[in-house]
Amino acid sequence: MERLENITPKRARQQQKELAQKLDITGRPQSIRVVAGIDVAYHKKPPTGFAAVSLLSYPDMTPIKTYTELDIIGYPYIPGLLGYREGDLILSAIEKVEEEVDVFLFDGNGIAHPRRLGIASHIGLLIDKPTIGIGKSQLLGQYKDPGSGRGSVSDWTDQGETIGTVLRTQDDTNPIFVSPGHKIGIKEASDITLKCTKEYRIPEPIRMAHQEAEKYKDEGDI
DNA sequence: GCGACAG
DNA sequence: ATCTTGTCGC
Repeated sequence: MERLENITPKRARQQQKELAQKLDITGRPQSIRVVAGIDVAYHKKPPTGFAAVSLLSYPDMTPIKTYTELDIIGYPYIPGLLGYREGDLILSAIEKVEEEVDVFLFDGNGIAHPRRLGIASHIGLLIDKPTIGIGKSQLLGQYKDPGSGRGSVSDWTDQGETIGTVLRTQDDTNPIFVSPGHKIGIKEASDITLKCTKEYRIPEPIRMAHQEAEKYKDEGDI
C-alpha cells in the first residue's frame, strides 16, 4: 500500500499545494449522528506512535467505541507537514472502523495552514469524509479576541482570506482554533465543534481519543 | 539573513 | 508531542 511517509519535505510541500486545490469547504454533513475524535500519542524509545479513533453519538456525546493502532513512526515532526508524520498511522486506525461516521475531528488544523492543507484537510481528502481541524494554539494568521463567554467566536484570517474561527468553548478560558478540513464550511465546523464541547475546553471526541491513546501507551510495549 | 513554527 | 512537582482554584 502507498506509504504516505515516503516523500521528501520539498516534494511534500509541492504535493500539498496540489491537493489543496481539491478541497471542498462548503456545505455541511447531511444528518450528524456519529462524530469521531482522533489523536496520536508517542513513545520515546523506538519512534512508536499510538493512534486512537473514538466514536461518540451526536450531539449528546455518549461514548460508542474506540479503535486503536500502534506502529513505528517513520517521519519527523516538521511544522506544516504533520499529515506526513501521522497520516499512515491514522489511516490504519480509521480502516478498522465499522460504524458509519459523519464527521471526524482532528487534533491539528484544517485549511488554517501555510498551503491550506493541515492534517484534517489532508486526511479528509484521502478518506473523502467531512473533517474539522481543532488547534490548541495559533499556527498562523490573525484574529480579534473573541468575547469572554462560552460560544463567543471571532474570524480567523490569513493572507486576506478567512481560514476558520477562534472559538471560546468555556467562560474565561483560552479559545481553541477551528478550521474546516474537507467537505464542510467554516460556520458549520465552528457550530458542530461547539456542540461537541461539554464541560472542558477541548471537544469531547478529541479528549476521549487523547485519553485512550495515552492509556494504550501505558499498557504494552510493541 | 532572522525569527516563527499545529502535534 | 514528551520530560516533570508542586500548587492555585472550583
